[in-house]
Amino acid sequence: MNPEQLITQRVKEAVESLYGQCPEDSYFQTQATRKEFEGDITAVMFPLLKISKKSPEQTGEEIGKFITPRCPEIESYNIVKGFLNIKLSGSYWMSVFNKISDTPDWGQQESSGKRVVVEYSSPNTNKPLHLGHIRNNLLGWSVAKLLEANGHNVVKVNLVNDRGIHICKSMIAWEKYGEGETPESSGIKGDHLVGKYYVKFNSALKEQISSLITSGLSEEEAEKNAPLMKEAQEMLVKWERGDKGVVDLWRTMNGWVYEGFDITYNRMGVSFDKIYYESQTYLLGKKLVSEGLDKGVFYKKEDGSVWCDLTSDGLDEKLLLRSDGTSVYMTQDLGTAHQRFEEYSFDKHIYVVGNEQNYHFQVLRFLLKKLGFEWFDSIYHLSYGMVELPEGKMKSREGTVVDADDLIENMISTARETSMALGKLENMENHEKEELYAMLGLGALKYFIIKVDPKKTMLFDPKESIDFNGNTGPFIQYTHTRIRSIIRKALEQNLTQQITGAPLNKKEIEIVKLLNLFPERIREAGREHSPAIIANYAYELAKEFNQYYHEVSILKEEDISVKSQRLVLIDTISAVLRKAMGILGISLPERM
RNA sequence: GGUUCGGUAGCUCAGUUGGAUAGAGCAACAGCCUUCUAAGCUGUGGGUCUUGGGUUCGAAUCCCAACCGAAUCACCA
Repeated sequence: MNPEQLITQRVKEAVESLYGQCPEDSYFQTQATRKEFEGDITAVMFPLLKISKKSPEQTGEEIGKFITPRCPEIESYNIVKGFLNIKLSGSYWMSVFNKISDTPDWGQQESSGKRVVVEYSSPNTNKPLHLGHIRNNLLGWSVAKLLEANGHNVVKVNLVNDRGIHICKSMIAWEKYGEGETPESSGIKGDHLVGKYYVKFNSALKEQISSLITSGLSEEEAEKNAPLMKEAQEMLVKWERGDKGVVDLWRTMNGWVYEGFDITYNRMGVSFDKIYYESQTYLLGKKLVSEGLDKGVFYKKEDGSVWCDLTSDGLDEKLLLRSDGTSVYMTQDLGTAHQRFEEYSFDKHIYVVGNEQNYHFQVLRFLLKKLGFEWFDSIYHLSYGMVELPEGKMKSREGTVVDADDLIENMISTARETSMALGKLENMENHEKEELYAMLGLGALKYFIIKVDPKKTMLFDPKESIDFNGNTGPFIQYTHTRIRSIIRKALEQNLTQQITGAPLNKKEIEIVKLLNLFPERIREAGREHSPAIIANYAYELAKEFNQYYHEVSILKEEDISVKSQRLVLIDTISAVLRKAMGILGISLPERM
């Protein structure tokens, strides 16, 4: 039982006994006592006044007087206004500390037996990953880890958008201007090479359009009639027909992209249990649409296109099949959702997708519901906000996109420079140093992105974000390393780690309280699908440790029983930090 | 215009089921390395929680309205 539950229980007994009533749970409110006041847990008296029919102070006094002698865990109480502050005994906190340090993998929840599918990343194969994808990937990965910490059985999947007009654009440009260039021949990473031709296509197209406009066409007509655009469309038709030349080129170029993506995924430390390709799923869903037509939940317009009327649900009409019978994005997503359910019979399916698709997922739920799938409610859109730069939004046309690979390399070099300026790590092998710089650079990036509430639009200032002081990943990494260093030295000196029952000081009790909150934070973060809660918790704990570190000595402590016990405490902190940072996907170096 | 989301210190962000005097970091200023790692710690200054109503003993938090900002409302994905 946690401290708040304990106090709630006691106050409840007191109310029953003193006032002869047992009101519902909402009357009993507790919270952690604010630092300015004496005590650990505060019971709020206001809701109870109706029952006690007395002043807040008097009620608090009566309840405090009643429970203190009957409850060995309570040391003392005091009342400020309507708040009954209860101080729990040192031995109570000692028992809490004991329980935490005795529990292996503190914070990990019991197996729920539930299966959760997390879809994230979902890149297009016509250009490299950028900052927005980084937020997606980091969020997806850490949400998956978070759900695992909550005891769920998690399947991470990636749905790669590997077909469509945008891919054809890169292919056309490569055929026309590429002169057989490959990643090997050019030394350019595969995804960047393909992205280069995508850009090339767009600039060439722009020229064609503007010359058509000067020759008298309207903008709309010019866009439609530009030869390059027509070629791309023809290529898409050929691809759908299975034209060998086109399909071969498509395979080759996508292969380059995947090689490039693999490097980036690896660098970010994310992976998938299964990868789906739209080229294999884009025809799914048609069957569901025709079933929907039979059931009468969808309808056909005169031109043959199929729609669903969602106006009674406050939405618009939604297209499901084009007049030529081909499918659209929504058709496919209906199909893949159905396929995934058949495959995994998930209890929950989380889609990590940007908030520009909020409407899409709202519609998807309604459609699944209308089709009669009871699991429609199990799909959850984890919607995250855009990442903006100081100059404003990222726009590929204006070249203001922050490339994922560049950004990662930048973070790592900054870590390298900072470390060298601090003059640490002199007796470390070169490859060890490089490994460490990567951990720190990535740690800074990951923490910076994950600590922000996913649904908020966030600002990423490349200059200021690469800061390793204060509320940052490297701060927590550093804190953890400090602890490991002390533990290492303790081992060298053959010191024992043991809870000896030496009285905990005020700071130590603070730390125990915080450690005790960890499981609740994990559950809360799981409910909210928000690793940001874990990130902020880890910072709070690291900060507490740093203060503690400056307040007391550990290895130099003379009282052996105090020393042994402090070692247990900091070892426990380091275990919790490790667990928390594991959820965030941030590695912790042993030395730095 | 409809829908969804956001607005908290100069900047970036926390803020638990509504609770006590709203918190961190950055930036600024002043201290602390002969010490278990100074990527750290301590202190100072900085707020009409966008605005106006309402509910309540009590509102940054819940409700309504307005204002500002974002996304979306394609036979694109």
